[in-house]
Amino acid sequence: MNTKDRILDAAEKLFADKGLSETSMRAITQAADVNLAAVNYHFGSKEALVQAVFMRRANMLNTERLRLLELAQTAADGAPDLESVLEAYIRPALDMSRDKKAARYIKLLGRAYTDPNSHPGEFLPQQYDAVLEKFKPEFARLLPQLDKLELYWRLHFLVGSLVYCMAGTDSMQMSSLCHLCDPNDTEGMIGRLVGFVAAGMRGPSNTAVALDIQSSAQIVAG
Amino acid sequence: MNTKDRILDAAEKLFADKGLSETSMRAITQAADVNLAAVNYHFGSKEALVQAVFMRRANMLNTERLRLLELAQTAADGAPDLESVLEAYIRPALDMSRDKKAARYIKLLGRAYTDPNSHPGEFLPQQYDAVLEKFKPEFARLLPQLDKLELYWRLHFLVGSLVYCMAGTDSMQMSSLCHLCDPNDTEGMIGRLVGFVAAGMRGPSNTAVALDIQSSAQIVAG
DNA sequence: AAAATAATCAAACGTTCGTTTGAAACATAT
DNA sequence: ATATGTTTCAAACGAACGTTTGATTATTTT
Repeated sequence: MNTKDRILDAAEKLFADKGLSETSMRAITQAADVNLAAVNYHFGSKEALVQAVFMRRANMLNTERLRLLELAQTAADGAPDLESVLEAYIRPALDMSRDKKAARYIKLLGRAYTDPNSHPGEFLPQQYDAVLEKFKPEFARLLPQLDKLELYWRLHFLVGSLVYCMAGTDSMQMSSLCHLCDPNDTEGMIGRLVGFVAAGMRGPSNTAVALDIQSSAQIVAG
Repeated sequence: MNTKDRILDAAEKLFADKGLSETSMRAITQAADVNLAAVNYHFGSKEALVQAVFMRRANMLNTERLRLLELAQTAADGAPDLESVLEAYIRPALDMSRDKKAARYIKLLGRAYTDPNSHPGEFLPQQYDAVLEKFKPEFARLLPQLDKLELYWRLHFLVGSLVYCMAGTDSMQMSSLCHLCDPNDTEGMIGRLVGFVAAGMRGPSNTAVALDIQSSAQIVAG
């Protein structure tokens, strides 16, 4: 295996496990069993290496999502049901967790959504938005009762729970909930997440908030 | 305002904006307008400061959650509906976003769920689990058709979408979805999230996955 | 007022960081 | 085989990091 790929693998693993800033060039090159200067020689800088780590697998996830979407569309004569569309979006991300190496990218990507330091340029968001754009028409067709605003909020919530699952074991094992839930049961996780989100998206629009309380903000701020 | 609080405020803001490792002692003390040595004098170390930042507001959020839960319980003669219980869990976190200073803690906490480096000891998880334990009986009562495993998975999904909203503006503005959604519309966000999650939790149990496809894992790994 | 405790300060400590250097080793092409 | 380009290597660079020091200034106690 060549130097470039060994560096990418080591960096991907360390970035996912420890974080970007917490991973030093020395740790990377030592794990990859290459010389310290190799990163700067092959990639230019640490920041460029971060980009390269993301770029390497960025296409995989999104092309697989689009493949599954098309597959669902043709299988249902252009009108797939909500569960199939959701699965096309969700499955590739969680399926990649099975492959040991790809799993690290998923973890890293899940983290990148909430970590402001993980954003490697502006290319990735554009790419992921482009995919979501292809899914929007299907959601609009399947959920005509939702106005755009309501739909977009629910897509945020979908992304939220998915990202949480992608970031994975760490965050979930932090909670006692995990004593029962097995984060390695990918198929179960996909099925349950698809079911949950499908029900959430089909739910009634704009339900009024029930609790009549003094604003928590003031209490909490005081 | 005394030195200790000025440091806590500055650290909280910088931690939330830039991250833990990316925030230096010099940046903190400069923002707080105190001497560099003040952090070590008052807190002992940077790590101890991180803990102090979390500890300062950890109680607020959870006591407010329990207050709203009890409020919902008494208002409904011990049998609040699902929306009220969910609101009791969700509202305090998002309400705190209104207070400028507390908002930074929420952002920080949202990040801590996915960032392995943000975990400040083992105290916080215990505390947050303790709160969730008080909510579990209500969920079990309101959703008797769900077995424990299914319920816990759905609680994970709830936490996922909530944490995503808490981590806030950064992650959501990364997406084009945000052109319509206003992350500052706290009340709208609470209402929509409660509605979404309520529908998701009430959904049918263990829906089978629909797409009959070749495993994405292999394709993606290849 | 004197003594004692607490807090602030400028300066420096030793480490680790990302990056650069120039020579050595390797590969390829003529 | 010689020349050319590519990759690896040990060593060092300056900068930034968290922390410590010891003197100086405030505050409290007696």
